[in-house]
Amino acid sequence: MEVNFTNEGAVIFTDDCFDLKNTFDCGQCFRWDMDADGSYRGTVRGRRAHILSRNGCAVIEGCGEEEFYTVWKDYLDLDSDYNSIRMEITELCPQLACAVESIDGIRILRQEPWEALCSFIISQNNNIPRIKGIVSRLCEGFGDNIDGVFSFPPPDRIARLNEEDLAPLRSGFRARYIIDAARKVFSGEVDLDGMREAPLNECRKELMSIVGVGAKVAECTLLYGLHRLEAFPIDVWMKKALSTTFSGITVDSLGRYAGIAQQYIFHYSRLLAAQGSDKA
DNA sequence: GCCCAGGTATAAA
DNA sequence: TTTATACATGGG
Repeated sequence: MEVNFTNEGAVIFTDDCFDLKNTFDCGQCFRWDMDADGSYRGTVRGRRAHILSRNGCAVIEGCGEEEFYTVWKDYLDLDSDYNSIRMEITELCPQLACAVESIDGIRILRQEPWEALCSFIISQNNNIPRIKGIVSRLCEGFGDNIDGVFSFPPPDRIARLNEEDLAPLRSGFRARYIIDAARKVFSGEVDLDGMREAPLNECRKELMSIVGVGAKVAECTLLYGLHRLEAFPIDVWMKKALSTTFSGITVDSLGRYAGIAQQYIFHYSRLLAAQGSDKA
């Protein structure tokens, strides 16, 4: 990974495994939007950013060294070598080669745990445009406004609210789930920070004590919010894709990068489904 | 209008 | 333990 800082203040780094669309539009995050020119604007940790792709490099506009090293290097997980990870997944499970090759440049972002938990509660039985709308209204309604940039509202702030207060979000039946999650996180009953190290099964159990958090939301929280890349070895929802497309693969065979493998499997199964419907 | 959204709680088999 | 339904909303 090479990083350069131009005199415009923009940061440029090269990495042959960072595709903006595949990373920001794969359904792992909900506060990034594509511009007409293919660049992405997003809000991370109360900070706006504009990232574009140029000559095989990613450019973070107006980002200086300090900001890069304190925020973006971590958030974009730039210390991880995703090409090695792809290779390891393929070696562990050669049947997945086609899935791994079906999409490139996905990085698993290091989102904040509470934001991930809350976002994936909202995501259930919902579509991405609408999820983004609800998250956006949540931030604008209850986050801090710092020079026009809205932070993601912390759990203690949501914990004090009731369902009626969240009505403007138009989040439907999920409002009570959001409030229950906020109260359990605020009280410490659910210890998100502790989940960086705790055994996965304990984390799962704790997360699923929240009303409206099932297996899927728990795994998404662990993978995207706590960067537990070994999460998602679940039979629960991957079972379908695995049995229809990859018969014989056991979840254990996916190894310590099960969560990332799951991304490839998901993308590939959607790709096959789309091709199937084209023919029909 | 109608179907669906990378789900979950709840009530029956 | 598995299988069916409702759930609030709004995008396509």
